[in-house]
Order: sequence, then structure tokens, then C-alpha cells
Amino acid sequence: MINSITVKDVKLKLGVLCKSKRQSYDMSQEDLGEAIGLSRYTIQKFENGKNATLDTVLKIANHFDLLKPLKKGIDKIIEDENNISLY
Amino acid sequence: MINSITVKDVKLKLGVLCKSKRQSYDMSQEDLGEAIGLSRYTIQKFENGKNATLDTVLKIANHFDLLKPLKKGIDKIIEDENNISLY
DNA sequence: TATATTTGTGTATTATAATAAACAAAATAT
DNA sequence: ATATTTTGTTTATTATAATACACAAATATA
Repeated sequence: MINSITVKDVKLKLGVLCKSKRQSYDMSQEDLGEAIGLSRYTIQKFENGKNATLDTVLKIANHFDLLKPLKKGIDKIIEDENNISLY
Repeated sequence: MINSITVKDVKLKLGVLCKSKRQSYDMSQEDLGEAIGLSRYTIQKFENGKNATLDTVLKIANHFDLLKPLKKGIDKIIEDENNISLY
């Protein structure tokens, strides 16, 4: 597969999503950082695809109400794993 | 909402998912760490809900072929954001 | 255009995730 | 039951994410 998705791709995509969500809330990087107790620089780096901690990512996701969708995604993967042997 | 999902909940759930996936592949924590260039201790901590880096999480996800589903989830969120104004 | 705001980038410092090694406790296998 | 493997936990060290500045570049606003 020459067109497989990479870790780097996902990090970049997460950054873009953060930026998009943030702008839809009319917040600056400063605003977002302040709202969730992170520095603007941490937001800045994350939005540009740099590495971050899970806490940082989940705090951001939480602020944009994405924790429940994420949980559902995880649950779906767990379900898939349990049901694969039934076919 | 007294029953809202927390950052900690998601970290725990991700750890459980990692353990479940790993066991379905018949791998020890050592095996998994070795396979993706991480120490056993890093796997150990992640599976028990401790904080980790995005790189660590995505390397694990990648090893279990969860990067594409994750990408799709992100894309769905982006789509939802773009379409919300149409209703 | 000028002003204000936001974003990108740099440097130094601090906090903490990741590593490595060892050992005990649990779980599995023989 | 014993041996083997796996997991949980500790300590010390290293790598790096996060912070706090400052300042220039880019965007948006008046």
C-alpha cells in the first residue's frame, strides 16, 4: 500500500481539526490555552502537527465536546474486536 | 450532567483497549514495545491509564491498524462541523 | 494607512514522559 | 509443585513536552 496513513499524517490532521474547531468558537490560541489551562505555545505546537501529550489532546477535545464521540469510537473498536470471531 | 465523561476516563479506556488488542495478538507488553520501538514501561503505564505522548498512542494505534479508523473519525468530525449550518 | 490582534518563531527553564535496570508478585505453562 | 513468563513497581537518568518570556511577521480592524 503506497498510500497508507502515517502517525505524522494524523498529528497534522488533529492540529488542523483543533484550529478549525477553535476558529468556529471564535477563539484565539491564547483564548483556548487560557480556557483549559495550557500555554498558547502548547496550542500553537499542537495545531502545527508537533508531538504533544495525551492530556493536552484530550483537554482540547473535551473543550470542544469531542470526548463523548471519541469514547464511542473506542467502544466501537472494542465491539468490532469482540464480534470478529462470529463471522 | 452528573455523568459526563472525563479525560481520565478516556485515558483509562484507551489503556484497556491497548491491552485488549495486544492480547488478541498474543503479545506481551515487552513484545509490543519492541515491535514499535518503545520500552515495556511506556506500554505498561499507558495501559494503566497514565499520561503518554501522542506519538506513543499513535504508534500503538498504527500497530493495531487503527490509524485509518481514527482518520475517518476525525474526518467525520470535520464534516459535521461544516454541515451543521445547513440544518 | 495606521493600530490592534493574532500567529509564528526563538531562547531558556521547568515539568514530566520515556528509558534502563532490577526485583517481587501474578499468572501460565510444564 | 516447579519452572517460566508476564506483569507491576521502584529508582535513577535522559529526552522532550510544557511554560514563560520576548519579538517579528502576518491578519484583521478602525
